[in-house]
Amino acid sequence: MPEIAVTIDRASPVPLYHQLAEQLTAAIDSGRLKPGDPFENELALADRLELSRPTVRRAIAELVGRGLLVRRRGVGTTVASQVIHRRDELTSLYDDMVRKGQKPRTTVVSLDTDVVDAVASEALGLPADTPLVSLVRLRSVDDVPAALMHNWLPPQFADLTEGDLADASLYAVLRSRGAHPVIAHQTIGARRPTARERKLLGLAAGDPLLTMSRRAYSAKGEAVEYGDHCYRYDQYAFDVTVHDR
Amino acid sequence: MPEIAVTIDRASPVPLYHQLAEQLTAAIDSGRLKPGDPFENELALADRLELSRPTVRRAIAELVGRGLLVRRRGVGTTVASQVIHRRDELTSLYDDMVRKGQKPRTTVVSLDTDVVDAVASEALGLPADTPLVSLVRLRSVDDVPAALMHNWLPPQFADLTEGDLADASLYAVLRSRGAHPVIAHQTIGARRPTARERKLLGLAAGDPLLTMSRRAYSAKGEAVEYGDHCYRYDQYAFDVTVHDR
DNA sequence: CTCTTGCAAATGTCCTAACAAATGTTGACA
DNA sequence: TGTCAACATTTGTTAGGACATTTGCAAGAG
Repeated sequence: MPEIAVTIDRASPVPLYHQLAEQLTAAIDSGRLKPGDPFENELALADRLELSRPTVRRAIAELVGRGLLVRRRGVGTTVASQVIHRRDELTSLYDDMVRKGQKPRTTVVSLDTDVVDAVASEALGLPADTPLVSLVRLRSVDDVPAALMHNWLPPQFADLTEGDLADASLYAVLRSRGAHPVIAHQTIGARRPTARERKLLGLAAGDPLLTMSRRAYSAKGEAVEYGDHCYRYDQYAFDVTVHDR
Repeated sequence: MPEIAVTIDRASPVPLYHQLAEQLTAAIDSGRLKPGDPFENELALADRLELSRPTVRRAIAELVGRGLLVRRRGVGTTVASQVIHRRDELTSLYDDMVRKGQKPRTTVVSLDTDVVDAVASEALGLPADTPLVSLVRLRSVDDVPAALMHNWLPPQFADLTEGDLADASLYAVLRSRGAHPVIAHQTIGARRPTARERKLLGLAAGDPLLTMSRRAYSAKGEAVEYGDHCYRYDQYAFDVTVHDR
């Protein structure tokens, strides 16, 4: 049983259990702890690091929740197998491209306030005649158009300018103004493009469109954003990891 | 602030925190606690039920994790809005249709053993020349073709017959034979259909295709299934709920 | 040699206790 | 009247202990 080197900084504002969890995660991700390895038991770990058992347990629970560790009563804790090492998450080809170093460019096609849209209002849980902010952006990668994104925001964002959206992502802007989307419901589908979409995205005749509509909510349950996005089928795909209880 | 009636049975083998969590969940689901309602604070709840604060906290944490409650330091805990009441999950229009009482019909188009497919083998983590089971099914709803599903299974399922697949779902069959998929990685995209797909799904010229490929793994990390599915864009869509941490 | 019992080790549950940090409110003071 | 500091409230973190439950293994009984 390998002893993982862990340094705890009690002066840090980061909770001890989280510091521990982070370093244990790193130990597994880096391969210092391999799948199947027995994990140092709670008591020994608490003793060695001079932490209380609840604190150690909480850190371990965090990793168990993410599927990195498996606990069995009476037996011990072991490092889980590799493929399970991902939590439910949804990423897109776009995220992957950014990670790979390609730099997407986003241009604002239109930004209007006081737009009335019954569907969007309904999605945002607002009266149908609420004046909304309508934002249309085009995203390109290496000068190839990849996505056409139409977003609707509640009226408190009526003072947004194109400049605000030049550099930052929409979510970063929303967050900086106190709107924190914490949950989103997305629907992914496909359809034929409209003539306008075909033109903006540079699609050939018969090319399909990948679509995603999203409703994002704050922790308080207030709708923060409604979006209707179209993607070039050859530029985008969605990756989803699903757990089965 | 409504006092929720809770009865705790200390003689039960069910942990106290779980008993409490269950009853609080029921209170919310049944509507006795409505979204936005302030939630009895931890200390009061612990006092009233004669439980320790950690126990109460653990129960509340369970509901917070499921998105039923929202905690804010210095403010209190409130019942989350209705829309948040769902955990990360991925459903499809198909599931919705079943739930609404429509009954889809699945027919086996082909079932072959000893099929060699490099892509599928790679996805299953097997040598490229492994003889796989290739299964193609067509799913219809009200006699309208909706999905064409191509699945590859590892060789231990070579004795599967069409009869096995007549009534049960593929996952039910896999499970009954000891293969328990617990995690799956899915990729959702769109593309133009091939001539064969167009014919089988009854697509018009220019109709797009919604696609989903899936790799499913057992708890031990062994690949259980690889699937390549095509859906009619007007019959299917994927709903995904994403949390942001 | 096999089965059972008992023990040790590990995680699971539950408690008391204290202090820290964030938030909204209230009241004093300019 | 307006502003800011102190305070009460509530959740967040950490500690330390006691006992329960499960599991694997080894020693002893048959």
